[in-house]
Amino acid sequence: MDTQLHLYNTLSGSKEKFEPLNPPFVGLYVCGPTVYSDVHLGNCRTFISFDLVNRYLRHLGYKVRYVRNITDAGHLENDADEGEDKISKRARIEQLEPMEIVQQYTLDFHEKMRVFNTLAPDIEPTATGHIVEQIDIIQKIMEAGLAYEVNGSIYFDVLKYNEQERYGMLSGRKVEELISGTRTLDGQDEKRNALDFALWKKASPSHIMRWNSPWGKGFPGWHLECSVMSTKYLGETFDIHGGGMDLKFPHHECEIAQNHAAHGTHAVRYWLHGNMLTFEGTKMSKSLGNSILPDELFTGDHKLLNRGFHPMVVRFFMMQAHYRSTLDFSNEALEAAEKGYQRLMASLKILETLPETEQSDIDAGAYEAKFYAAMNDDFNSPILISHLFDLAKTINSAAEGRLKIDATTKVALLELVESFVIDVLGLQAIEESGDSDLANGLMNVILDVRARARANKDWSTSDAIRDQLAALDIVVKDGKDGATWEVKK
RNA sequence: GGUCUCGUGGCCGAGUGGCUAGGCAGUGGUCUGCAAAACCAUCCACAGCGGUUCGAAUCCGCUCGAGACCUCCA
Repeated sequence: MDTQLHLYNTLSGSKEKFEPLNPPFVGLYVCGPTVYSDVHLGNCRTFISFDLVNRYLRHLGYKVRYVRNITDAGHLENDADEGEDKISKRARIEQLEPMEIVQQYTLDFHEKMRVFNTLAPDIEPTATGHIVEQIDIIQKIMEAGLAYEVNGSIYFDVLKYNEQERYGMLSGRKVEELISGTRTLDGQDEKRNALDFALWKKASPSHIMRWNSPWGKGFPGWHLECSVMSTKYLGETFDIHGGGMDLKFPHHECEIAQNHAAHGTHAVRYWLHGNMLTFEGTKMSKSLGNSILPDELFTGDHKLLNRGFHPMVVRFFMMQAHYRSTLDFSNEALEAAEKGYQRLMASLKILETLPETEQSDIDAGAYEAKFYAAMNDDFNSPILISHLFDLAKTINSAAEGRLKIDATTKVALLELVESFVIDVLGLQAIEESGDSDLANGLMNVILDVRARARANKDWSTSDAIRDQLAALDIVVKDGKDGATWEVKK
């Protein structure tokens, strides 16, 4: 069996065989959220994508150390000196301590990640918890002669760095082209070059998030924390760094430059980038005003939504697209995903109850090979899911007696489903909502009365029961073994 | 303007030189007192125009269209 994972490395622009630095250990770093407001669905997609990566690496037996940061130090709103820290701006608006904002949205972020059934990172470091380390790396970069101080702020010298190492190696940019494309902004005169980026910014009197440093009171630059925290916990060279496509430039490019300037090495061996969630073809983002919050999606309380969708349906919807492709969001697409998901999960559940026979028409090993082939090809979850639908069809055929399955095959398939659906894709059966013991008991009584009426061919009574329940949004489903019910959404 | 990516059937979305992607919808059927549900089967495609090739949706060129990054962004 081929259990050799290949993944697409942005650095090389091609699929590469994955070989960890120190097997069986794997270091995985993912850029986390800035906790100054609610995470929207687009943000969630990236974390769900890398949850798949994390889960599959673990499934393959790797000992993963998954680090995902919380950006709580705030970023500048723009590149000008007058720029304002997002978190402190929000804090002023809401009349709260900055760390209150951070706490509130961090807790909310954790809750959303839990609802989407993502595994928690092994380490979740915060930028504010690593100010000392950030000051430390700035000093290293200055010692290397690749940063300079102006008025209590420190800037990275991109042109000088570019003489030793190519700045733009990840995103395919050329410094000359970047210079020609740079707009001149007011208040940038501190920098020697427009491409230079801040490692440390002097705090203006009104700036409320501030720390002491050798250069006075200030706060760390936007790209520094990831360089610091990834290498602190995973080593100066580590395996995988992930993040959204929109972080490729300049954020990840700057990370590379900072690490190389400080340590003389390229820290990351495999760069992985997840693609954007779009709405009507356009990137979902807060600034464009087309973002949807997870809660809005669950409840359907949003002008773009016809109704709500369960978090597991949303996760399944995302898993049906490859992580490197954009995924277009729409009511129709979600409804399609919901139906498919319910059908798939229902079939997989039937597997447990299939009667066993002496021989088997089903080859569990063939499914296993296909499942691994799909996931080993750069985490191709859509292909995996298509194979799962094939399996579902096979299970249904067996349930109707058209195919035979023996005990060994059944156990093997149950294990496969457990591994790939539950562990790797992270999908769970949707718990029936609102079906308390009382409701179940009442419905059993009602359906029993209806069954008697039907047995007596008393169609007017049975149909009246059905219609009246329908008026209460309860759908009765007649099956071979009696009727079941569910609450219509 | 620069750099890059992409254009697949009604919708979402894989694939990538010759072999069915898959899901949803549609259509036909099984089941059912009827309906729904469920299950089975099945139609519909590779933006356009050239080129390479025995053969291209897949490679190359051009045209048109869309998007991302270049400013905080997952």
